[in-house]
Amino acid sequence: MGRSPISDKNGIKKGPWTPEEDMKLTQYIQMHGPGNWRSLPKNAGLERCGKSCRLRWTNYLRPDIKRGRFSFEEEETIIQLHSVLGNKWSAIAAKLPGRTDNEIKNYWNTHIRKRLLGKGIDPVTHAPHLNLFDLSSSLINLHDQFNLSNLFRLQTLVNPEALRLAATLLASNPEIPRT
DNA sequence: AAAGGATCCAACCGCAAGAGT
DNA sequence: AACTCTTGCGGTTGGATCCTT
Repeated sequence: MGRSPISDKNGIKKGPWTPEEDMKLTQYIQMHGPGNWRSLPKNAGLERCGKSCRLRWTNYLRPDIKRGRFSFEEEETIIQLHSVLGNKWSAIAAKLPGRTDNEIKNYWNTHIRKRLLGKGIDPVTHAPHLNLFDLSSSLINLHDQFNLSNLFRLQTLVNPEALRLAATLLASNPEIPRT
């Protein structure tokens, strides 16, 4: 999985880490601590950039990392925190011991996001996602006097965000003239 | 069994913020 | 104040694996 090994013109290796590289990095950090990432690869005998070493350590090699599937509780925590913090993955990761921001971000994009969409919840705003039918029902309920010709005119708007905005405006401003 | 589309996730990239000079 | 260097973050990519037809 991942990318095929590449070396750039400076001899810096890219792509998947080998077990030997993992071992070198782990042993070096165990002896000296993470310290200066820029000088670490050279000192540890790795042909990697410091950025790559830091990423590998923080997302994969750190001993406190909890691997494996997310529990239901963790998933609920992520959803709750995301509703407050948005895409602040590092802040969310800080509340989930043993989980990395990258892991949470991946899990969000591949599992949770789809689950929320399936439930009709907007994964960005965490608000129920209204479709055209829901919108028409809502508008009719909110405004008894709203007539069908106006409703059909609104439905020609394709952008669901625009439709939701319209519904919000109508709900909060009963004085808006409806011709 | 084979093809190809979908899914998953490790790793990369670009940018911004903070530290040091 | 201005510049450079380093680190950290969020978004995106690439390719292995899984799934469906």
